[in-house]
Amino acid sequence: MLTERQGLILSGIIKDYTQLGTPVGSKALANQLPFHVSSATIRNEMAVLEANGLIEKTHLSSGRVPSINGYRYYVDHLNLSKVNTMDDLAVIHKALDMNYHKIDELVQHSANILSDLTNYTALTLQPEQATSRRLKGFRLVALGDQNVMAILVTDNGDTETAQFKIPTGVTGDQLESVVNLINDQLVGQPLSVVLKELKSKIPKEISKYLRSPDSFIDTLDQVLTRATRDRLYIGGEMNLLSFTDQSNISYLKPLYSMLNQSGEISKYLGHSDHGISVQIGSEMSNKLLRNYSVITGTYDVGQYGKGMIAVLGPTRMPYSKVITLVSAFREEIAKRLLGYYKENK
Amino acid sequence: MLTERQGLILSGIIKDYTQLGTPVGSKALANQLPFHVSSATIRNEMAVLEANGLIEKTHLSSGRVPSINGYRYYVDHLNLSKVNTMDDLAVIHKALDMNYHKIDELVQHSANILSDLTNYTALTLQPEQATSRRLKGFRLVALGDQNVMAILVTDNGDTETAQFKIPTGVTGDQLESVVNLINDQLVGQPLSVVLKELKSKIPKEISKYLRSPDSFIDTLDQVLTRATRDRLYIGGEMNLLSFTDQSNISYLKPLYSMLNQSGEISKYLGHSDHGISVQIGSEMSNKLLRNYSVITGTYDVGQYGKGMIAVLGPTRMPYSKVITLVSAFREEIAKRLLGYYKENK
DNA sequence: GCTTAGCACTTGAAGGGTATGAGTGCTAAA
DNA sequence: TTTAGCACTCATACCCTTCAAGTGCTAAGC
Repeated sequence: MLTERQGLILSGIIKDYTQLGTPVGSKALANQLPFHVSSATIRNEMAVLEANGLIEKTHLSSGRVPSINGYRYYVDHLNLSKVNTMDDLAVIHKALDMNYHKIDELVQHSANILSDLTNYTALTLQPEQATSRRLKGFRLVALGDQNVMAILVTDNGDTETAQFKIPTGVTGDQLESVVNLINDQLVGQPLSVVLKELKSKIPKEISKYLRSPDSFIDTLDQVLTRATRDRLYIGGEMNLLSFTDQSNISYLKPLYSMLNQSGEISKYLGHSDHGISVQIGSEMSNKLLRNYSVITGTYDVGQYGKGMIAVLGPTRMPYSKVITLVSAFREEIAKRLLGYYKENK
Repeated sequence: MLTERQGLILSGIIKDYTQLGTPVGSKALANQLPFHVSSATIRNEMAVLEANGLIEKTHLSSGRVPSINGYRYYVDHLNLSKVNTMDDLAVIHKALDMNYHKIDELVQHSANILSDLTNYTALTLQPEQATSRRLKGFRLVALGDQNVMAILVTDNGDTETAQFKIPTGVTGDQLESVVNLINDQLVGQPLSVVLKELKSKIPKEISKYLRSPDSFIDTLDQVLTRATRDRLYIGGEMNLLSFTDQSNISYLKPLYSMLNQSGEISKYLGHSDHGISVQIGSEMSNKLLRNYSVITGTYDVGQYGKGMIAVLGPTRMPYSKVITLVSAFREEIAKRLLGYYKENK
C-alpha cells in the first residue's frame, strides 16, 4: 500500500506520461505536483515506486514510465476524481437522440460516437439474443423458378433472409399453409424456443403439407442460427493507426483481421457483472492486444440480455476520462433499449 | 514515339522499380536487359527518355524512377506481354465456385479474393440497379403496438426493410388488402417503374383502404431509395497500410473515410465501356488518390446493367499482372451473374 | 555515327566522434 | 526526513568523413 504522497506521485507520472508520451523525470514532476518538495525527494519516492514495480525506467538514467502494474494500481485505487465530462455527456445525449428503427442502429451508432469522443476504437455488442429475442413474423416470397426466399423478423426489428429451392410439385397453397402454421405456432416465442421446436414438433406438422420438409427446415435453421449470432460493431477502426506506435505497426493487419472476424474479439472483452472492466496491456491473453488497453462496459437490459460497449486504445490512455465515457454510454444504452423494448413489446 | 530499345529500357526501369522500389541505375539495368550494351549507352538512352518526361531522377546523381507519363506510356504501348497467371485464374475459378444466395455475396466475395491476390485494396460495385432490378415481393410484419415492418424483396435476392407506425384504427384486414394491392400491381416491375407508380397511381388506390396513406407511401419510398443506391464493397482496406509510404500516412484516415462514405469513391473509378481503365497517380482528380493508381474493370450484365471491379494500389504497381487479374474477374463476374439471372428469371 | 571506356563530379546513406541535456543514485548536511 | 550537491549514464542531435552508386561528358574505337 502506498502513502498518499506516493499515490500522488504515481498519478502525476501517469498524467504526464499520458499527455506527453515521454518518460517523466523528477524535476519536471516536482513543478507540477500539488505540494512542494524537491526533486531529490521525488527521486527517493520514485525509487520506492520502482521497487514496488509500479513504474519503470527505459534506461539507466531515463525518467520513469508507468508499468502495467502502475496503471492497474492507478485504476483500482487512485482514479477517484470524477472528471468533468458534462460536455461529453451532452454530446452523447444529443447524438443518441434520434429515432431508431432497429436496435442495431442504436448500438452501431454508439460505437461511432464513442470512437469520435475518444479518438480510439470502439466496439459494441448487441444484447445476447438467443434467449431474449422473439420471433415476430415469418414470410415467404417467390422468386420464380422454384426459388423462394424465407424472411424472418424478430422483435428488435432485425430481419434475416435465406433462399432455397422448393421441390417440384409443391403448390402455392401448400406453402401458404406452412407459413401460417409457423406464424401461428411460433410467433411471440423466444428464438431459442423456436430453434428447439423446429427440431421436434414442427417437422411433423409440416409434413402434413409438404412431402419432404427437410430442405425447408434446414433453411429455417440456418436463418435462425444467423439471427442469433453475436453482433459486433466497430467504430473508428482507423484510429488504430494514430495510437499504434510505429514499432508495432506490423501487428495492425492481423489485429484488424481479428476485429473483423466475427466473434473473435468478443472473446477478449472483459466481463464484469458490476459494470466496467479495465484490461491493461499484457493483462490480456491475446498477443495482438498486448500493447493496448480495453475498457469494457456491460449493460443490462433485464430479461433481454446483456450487451457490451468497449474502447480499444493504447495502454497510455486517459483512463479516468474513458472510463467515465464508457460508463455513461453503458447506462444510456441500457436506458434507451429498455425504452425501446417497452414501446415495442 | 520511342525506338524499340528505348521501350525495352523503359520497361526494364519500370520492372526493376516495381520490384525493388529504389531508383534504378544504368549499370544494374545493363545486366538485366535482353540485349547487351554498355552502361554508357543505357545512360545515353536514359537521357532521351528523361527528355521525353518518361523517367525522372530523385536527385542529381541518382538512378531513374518512372514518371506518371512513363507508366502511362508503358500501359498504353508496352504492356503487351500476357503474363502467365494461370495459377491466379485457377484460384479465381475455385474461389468463386460456391453457391451464392444473393448477388451481393458474389460481388463482395470477389472484392476479397482480388485484394488477397494483389495485396492491394479491391473495390466492387454491383450492377446498376434502378432500371434492372425488379420487385419480387412485398410483405408486412406486425411488430406490435402499431409498429409494422415493411419488407421489400428484389429479384437479385436482396431485401430492404423499414419500420413505420400505422395510425390507430387501421385493421389487419385493411393492411392485408394494401399488401395484396401492391403485390398484384407492382411485382415483376423494375424498381424504377415502381418508384414512379408509387407517386402516381398507387396512392389513390391505397386510399380506398387507408384513410391517410402518406406515412405508408413515405416508408415505401424510403425503402425503395435505399434499395436502388449504389452498393460498393471493399476488400483488403488494411492493405492500404502496406502500400502507402510513410510520408503519406497522414492521408490514410481521410482516404479511408472516403472509401467508406457511401458513393464517394465510385465517382473516381475509371469509366471505360470497352473494359479496363487505368488511372495513374496524379491523373486522378481527387487529391487523396494522387499517390495511388486505380485499375477499373467494367462488367456488363446486359439488360441488368453494368458493374465495376477495381483495384486501388500504389503507382508503383505491377500493372500487367493487375490488369490481367481485373480483366479475368470482370469476365468471370459477368458470366456468373448472367448465369444467376438466367436461373432466377 | 553509334558505342564504349574513362573520368570528374554529385549525392544519400552509413558510420564515428563529440557535445548537450535530462535524468539518476548517493552522500552528507540541515 | 528533506534537500543541495555531485559524479555518473544515456539518448539525441550534430558534424564530419567515407563509401558506393550513380551521373554527364569527352575522346577513342568499330
